[in-house]
Amino acid sequence: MGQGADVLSDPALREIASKIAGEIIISDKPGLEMKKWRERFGLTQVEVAALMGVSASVLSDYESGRRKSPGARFVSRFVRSLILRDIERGGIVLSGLRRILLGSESLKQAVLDMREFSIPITIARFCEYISADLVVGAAHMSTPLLGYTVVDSIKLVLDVPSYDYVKLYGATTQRAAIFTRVTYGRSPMVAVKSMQAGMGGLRPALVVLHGVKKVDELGLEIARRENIPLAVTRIEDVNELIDRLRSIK
Amino acid sequence: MGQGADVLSDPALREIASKIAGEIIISDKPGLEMKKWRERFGLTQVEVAALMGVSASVLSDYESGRRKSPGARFVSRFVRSLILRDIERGGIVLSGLRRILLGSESLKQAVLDMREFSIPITIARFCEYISADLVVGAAHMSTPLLGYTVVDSIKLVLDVPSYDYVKLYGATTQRAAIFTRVTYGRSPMVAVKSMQAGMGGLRPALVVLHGVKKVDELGLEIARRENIPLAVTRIEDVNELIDRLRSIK
DNA sequence: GCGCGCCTTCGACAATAGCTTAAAGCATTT
DNA sequence: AAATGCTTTAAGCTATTGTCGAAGGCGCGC
Repeated sequence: MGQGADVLSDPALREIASKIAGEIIISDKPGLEMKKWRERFGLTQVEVAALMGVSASVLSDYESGRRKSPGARFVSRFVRSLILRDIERGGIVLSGLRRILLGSESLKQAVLDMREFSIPITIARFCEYISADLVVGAAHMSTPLLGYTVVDSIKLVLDVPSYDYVKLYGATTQRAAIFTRVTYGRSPMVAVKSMQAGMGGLRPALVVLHGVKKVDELGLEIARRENIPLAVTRIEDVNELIDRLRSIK
Repeated sequence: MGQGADVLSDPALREIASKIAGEIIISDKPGLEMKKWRERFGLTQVEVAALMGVSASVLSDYESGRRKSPGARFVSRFVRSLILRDIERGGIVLSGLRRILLGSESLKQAVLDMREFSIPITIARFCEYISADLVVGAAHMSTPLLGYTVVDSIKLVLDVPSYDYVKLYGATTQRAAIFTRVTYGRSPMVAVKSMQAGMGGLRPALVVLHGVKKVDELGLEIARRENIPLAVTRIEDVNELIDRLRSIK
């Protein structure tokens, strides 16, 4: 049980564990479901049994249907052992289960820079660094930022598969999302809002537009209504923008 | 068990059931977790016990900790009874649990029409009905559509909260998403793609733009790369467009 | 104060899970 | 053919669940 508490302290892992356990429990044949998950993790009965501290025939009893209703304690130990073993082996299967955490090549191309700050910086200070004017959300000048992500907005909408979008937020959404090569400024706001749909309302603390002189009125209105601070940088060269960002300590 | 099969045949309910069951199983105190969920559904032990066909003291034994490791069969029955009872009472709690399925007022305003077809209709036929030209995805002319959703794109991006976006798909994504009052045609494509990020890649089978003469090139490119059929309707009046849609049998 | 409903406790028993070891089956490798 | 590894089957035993009904506690309304 001490083992279990350690493994499931990570919310993401706990979510996966809950999912697996739930599927096993509501299944008409819990044993078969256990087998499915065991095989999905690429583990043998012997291996899982060793991790659980029981003999392999225990698992066989369930998987073959001899035992029909595993108890909560057993299932919990079973799931934890799957997860623990996968973690020990590099977490390959778990990675697949939470595919959204893996970065595709196109994402790497679209993300020009990304960083977490060791010390939070206010939106006001951040905007100074990159010569940006806050056009929406003046009340947020003192909001702290914990990092930023610079994306090539054209590559983002054309090349990056949608399942990679969530990775733009890295370890925290308390960051600035900087869209470069923007034409009007509407699409970034639409994208940010639409991305919220399946992400529990997650969105960046600040959106910065680069390459646009006058923001499209609809884009502005979206920012106002969604209460998302929106800034426009006066820097024209993307590389200079990135240099400025990297100078932030 | 026959009862269980009926209740969980709905994928959405099954998802909720799995979630609840999983939480109970991986909890260090399954009985307390059961109590939490029972109370969350606003049910008494007596009521749940009656639904499960056992005496109330059985539930008390678990919730009080006298019994520590409920079996899969028991937990499954427990969860099903919660769901069944809530459904009988109008599904209020379940609705809260899957809030994304409830429509907010602004969504109602933004959705001009929405329907499922009793008989699938091909994209080609569908476009004929609404005088639409397929500009991307000619190979999809025979793809079947099971329904459509007509949205006011301006209201969608301005008024509708992002958590309501998923409801645009109703019972199936194998539908046409029709955006009215479109200016360039880029935002709808950006929105559709961005919405996929947290929704497991779900997207409509066809996107129809209304109100635009020439689709923005980036919008076209998104459609091509995402392999989303894109059509533009020649009808100018929104009401006529809706009348046409409603004439589809 | 009484009745009612919900919850808890308790004793008791049947059924089954949890678990072991040994043997057998099966596929693959040496 | 023998060895190896994984899986299944079987017998058997202990521990625990699943379940009951009776009794008691508590809060609320009449």
